[in-house]
Amino acid sequence: MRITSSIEYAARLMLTLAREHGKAPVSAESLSESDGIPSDYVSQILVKLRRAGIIQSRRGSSGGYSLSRPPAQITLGQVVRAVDRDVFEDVCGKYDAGAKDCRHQERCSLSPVWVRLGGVINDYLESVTLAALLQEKP
Amino acid sequence: MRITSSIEYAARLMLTLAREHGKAPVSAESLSESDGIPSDYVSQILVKLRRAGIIQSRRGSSGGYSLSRPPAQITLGQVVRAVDRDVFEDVCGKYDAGAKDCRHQERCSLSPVWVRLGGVINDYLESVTLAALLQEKP
DNA sequence: GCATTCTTGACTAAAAATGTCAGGAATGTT
DNA sequence: AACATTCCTGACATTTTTAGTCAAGAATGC
Repeated sequence: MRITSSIEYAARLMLTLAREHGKAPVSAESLSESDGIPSDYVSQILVKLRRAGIIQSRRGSSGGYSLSRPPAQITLGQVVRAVDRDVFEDVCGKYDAGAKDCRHQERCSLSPVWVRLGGVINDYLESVTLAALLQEKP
Repeated sequence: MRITSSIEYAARLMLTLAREHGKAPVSAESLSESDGIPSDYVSQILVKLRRAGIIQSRRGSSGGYSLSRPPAQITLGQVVRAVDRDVFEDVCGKYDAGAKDCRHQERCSLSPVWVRLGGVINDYLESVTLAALLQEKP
């Protein structure tokens, strides 16, 4: 249970884009430099963020990436989920004890606890918006 | 960010031992069968739980493992920490931005958020005791 | 037409999780 | 004392995940 590089990177990228919200799109290359992320890796993360619908892209010269909503309407939860699997998607898949790919058959006796933990984590992540983070770190 | 097998296994083991609290020690072999954990793997997890001080072991015939405290005095947090690294021990090590092994130098701008998330997770895990779990799943 | 920039998917490398194994040390029983 | 039982330790192998790289292609603006 830890914060992976992808999560950290995604959060940094979103924060940078939040600062540029309303201005011109930012290129992947520029984001790579300003946020200290390998340039070939940054694209992959940006793709996930775009597919999650929280950023937009524009190709061609003077193209780049920008938020698709105001910073106040994007939560950390949305960012984390864009690049990471669900928190409560655990050893038993999605705790669907009946699922045929469940590695532990009927032994998932603890599911309710993990689901509740996932809820707690999610509630916190949803309570933090990019706008709030910006206020903290302008 | 997910619940690993070790965590799930550790929780199952502790719950089983909680049920046997006050009775004779339970052997690793027996635990392996009752909790559906590979027998060579179960020992490794038990070692970690013992080193964390939440279970005791006794060697020799009729030896085995038992809780070192009543179920009401053992929390899920103690169990999870015994087998897993700290939740807030993330990409930046322990978010000690000055540390020389920090992979991201001064860019750990988000640390406060992750630390707070770690706090939220920890608070929940500390609020759940083995006794409470037993009541839920006797 | 051309440089710029994103898009996609395949690929490699490193790290972590998961599981296996073997030899040794303590304990209780006979 | 001999023996079976059980834990202890550390090394090893396998699989999965994460992290990062690469290359060919497609859209865009000038």
